Amino acid sequence: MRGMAETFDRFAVTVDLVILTVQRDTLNVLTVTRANPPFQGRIALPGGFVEATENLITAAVRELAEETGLSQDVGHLEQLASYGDPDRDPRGRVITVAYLALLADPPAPVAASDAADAQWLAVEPLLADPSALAFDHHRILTDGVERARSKLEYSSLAVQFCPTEFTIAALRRIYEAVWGTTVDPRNFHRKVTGTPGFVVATDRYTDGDRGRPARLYQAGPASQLHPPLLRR
Amino acid sequence: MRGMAETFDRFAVTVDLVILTVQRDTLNVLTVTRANPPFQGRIALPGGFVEATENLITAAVRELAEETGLSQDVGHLEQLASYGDPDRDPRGRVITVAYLALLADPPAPVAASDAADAQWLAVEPLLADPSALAFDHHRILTDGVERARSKLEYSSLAVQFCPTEFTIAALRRIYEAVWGTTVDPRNFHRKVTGTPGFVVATDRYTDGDRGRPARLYQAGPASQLHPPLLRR
DNA sequence: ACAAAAGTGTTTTAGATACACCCATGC
DNA sequence: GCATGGGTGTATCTAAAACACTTTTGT
Repeated sequence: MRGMAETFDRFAVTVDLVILTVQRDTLNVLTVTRANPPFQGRIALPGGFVEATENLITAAVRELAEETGLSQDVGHLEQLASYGDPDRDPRGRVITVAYLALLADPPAPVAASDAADAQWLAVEPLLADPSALAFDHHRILTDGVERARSKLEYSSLAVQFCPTEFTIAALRRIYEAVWGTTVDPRNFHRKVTGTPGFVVATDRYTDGDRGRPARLYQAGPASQLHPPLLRR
Repeated sequence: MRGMAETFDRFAVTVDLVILTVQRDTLNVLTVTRANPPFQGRIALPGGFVEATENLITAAVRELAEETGLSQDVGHLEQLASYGDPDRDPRGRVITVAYLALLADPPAPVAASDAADAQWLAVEPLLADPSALAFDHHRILTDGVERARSKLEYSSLAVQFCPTEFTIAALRRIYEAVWGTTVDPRNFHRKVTGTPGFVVATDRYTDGDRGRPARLYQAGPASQLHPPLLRR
């Protein structure tokens, strides 16, 4: 580093990902089983080292692609927080920048270079067991889930969990799965369709499997919700 | 780093601080004039390198103390976000973890080791001029101010800008200074005193300088506001 | 016909807004 | 007295909550 005496320490920097999806009305997170020490054989959040000339967000996009085969354009990706306790990694001083990703149609996960195996796991049991994940990943997961839960209240982020076309009931099941609550279907329907730009109606309907066919909607241009949709 | 091949790059890591206060009904931020290159003579946010065995939050507390002489217990300190563009520092690759601090009674700032001068500046002109601050500090300041503005809505954080005892009108002027709006004094008074745990009344009053003396309050135990106090 | 899910209408209630008005001080 | 800011009462409006009810399909 020219023009600068070595009066500072240097750190390894990683990105870790909290990748959430909703499958069968359950909030799931992508985990990997660690192939190498430390924590060999334990499950952890996917992640990896940031390269020398790489943006933080670029590193997150790259890791997301390596783990899922998906590009940045699919779903949502935002920075969550950074974690840098001196003893958080037994190999030495590692700072990690955590990112939160929300995906609609999760592909079968691909085992990446440093992961023996990758799998979707239900969030709830992982939150209930602080030692289920390696490193400080339980705390990172906790923060990521709380961020997702609170963002559903005042943004239209929930549509990121849905495919291109979806029903209002499917969107409601997203809220119920992420929040772990029930939401009144009638009031939810009016709230969502009555908020300008949240969803836009198509002229298509579901093939009724049971009951009356539901109209299909797409994500609208609005990103903030006014007024918010608060959990109980 | 034992047991680990050098397959990763290392980065300098800094903490930068967005230290906000309200003086004379204006939102102010603490800035330093840089004593050394790069950006020598330009103003910037205070900050410094994280040490080898130091927590991120510990580094932020240390820098806050160096710049203001204040301890962590005074006011509020929270992580804001991390910034790591490869070219954000001309000296080389530096990742910074930004923290947001809110202070009540700002001391005269102390010039720290790497700062020729430290001073409180009004936030508004700095936000309006993207090149006013060195590095990517304009973006960090923008993010910090927006975080503070939005947190006033759903938390009781505004009391962190007030001394131990304060009037409801003083608290209202905090909201007006941070948001840059006006708030109806009558409705604000009832909203604040009617939210359990937001503020607790004392039996003391201001010496009337003009008008009727105002009751003095202290910060209450509540941290979240239900329902929120939304800006217009 | 019946069950099931979609979608609408209506009543009730909570909270925000607007503003008239009274209170307690300095001058 | 008057000006100034603190504080209360009240009417109105907006939106959320609760839930009865109608619509449209499969079986």
